Amino acid sequence: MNIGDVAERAGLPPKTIRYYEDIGLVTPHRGANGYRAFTEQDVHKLAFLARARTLGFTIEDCRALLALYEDESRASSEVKHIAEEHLAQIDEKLAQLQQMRDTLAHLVHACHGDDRPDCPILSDLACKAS
Amino acid sequence: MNIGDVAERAGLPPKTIRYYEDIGLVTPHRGANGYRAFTEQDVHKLAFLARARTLGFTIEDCRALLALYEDESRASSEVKHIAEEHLAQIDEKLAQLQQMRDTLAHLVHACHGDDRPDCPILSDLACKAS
DNA sequence: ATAGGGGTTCCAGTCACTGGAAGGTCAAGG
DNA sequence: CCTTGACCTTCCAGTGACTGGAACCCCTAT
Repeated sequence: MNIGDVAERAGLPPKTIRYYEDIGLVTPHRGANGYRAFTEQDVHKLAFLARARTLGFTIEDCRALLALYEDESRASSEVKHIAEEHLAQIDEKLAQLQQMRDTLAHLVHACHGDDRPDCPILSDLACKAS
Repeated sequence: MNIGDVAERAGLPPKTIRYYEDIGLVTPHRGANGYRAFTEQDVHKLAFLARARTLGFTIEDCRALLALYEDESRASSEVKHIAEEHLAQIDEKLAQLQQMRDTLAHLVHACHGDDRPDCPILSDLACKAS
């Protein structure tokens, strides 16, 4: 299968698939014309990657998960460990983002947003800054 | 004032301050020895930037906010507009992250995480992928 | 023969820094 | 006066995960 069809089926742009080959996540064979020739297994792997990426795993996480996926004798605890670490990072990021959101929402709410120059948002940025 | 002291007072690493000069956010004068010589105003601007960045504004947002901050005849609506757009982006990101978190938490919960190889996390990655 | 829609490589850019090397400057201590 | 160490300078390269574009090749249909 050519890269375009694979891209459609795996839900990844061709550029990204080439990039994944560059960094060794997939290793499709080549046809006589130099085109990449993907197997069903390759497509499956790429779709696996696409799914893992939408869940926010880093490329290196993906590499590890893929290795575990292909290791029939893996321990599920290894997978769980990676996922838990990732979950903890997401939670941390969520908390930070929520904090930012609250502060910003408060400021936006306080700003009347008209033609006059006085603005609580700028005041906050300047005052908290000093 | 030298860059080290400014860094401390503004809460930004020296490297970052040099970078901000590179991209034209601040333009400190230079002493006879070639060192950057920061004024109180520079420090204030840098602290303003630091605060805006912790609120997640992009550098380009910061540039615009700084320009508005220095424009005595600005309309607060302009500031509010930038902040509202940013808030909307944060909300979108929060929703995505929350969605990711829920899915991942569910999977982590479902995985027994022992020595056996069967793992709902990998199953999900593979199945949703097919 | 040609036109189009694939495919290929390689280089550069994104964002906001950050690390490191190589070298100049300054203040304090011996 | 010399040295030491902390500070400053510039410049180059790397981060993560792609993405855009140029220049070129290949395949199919008309």
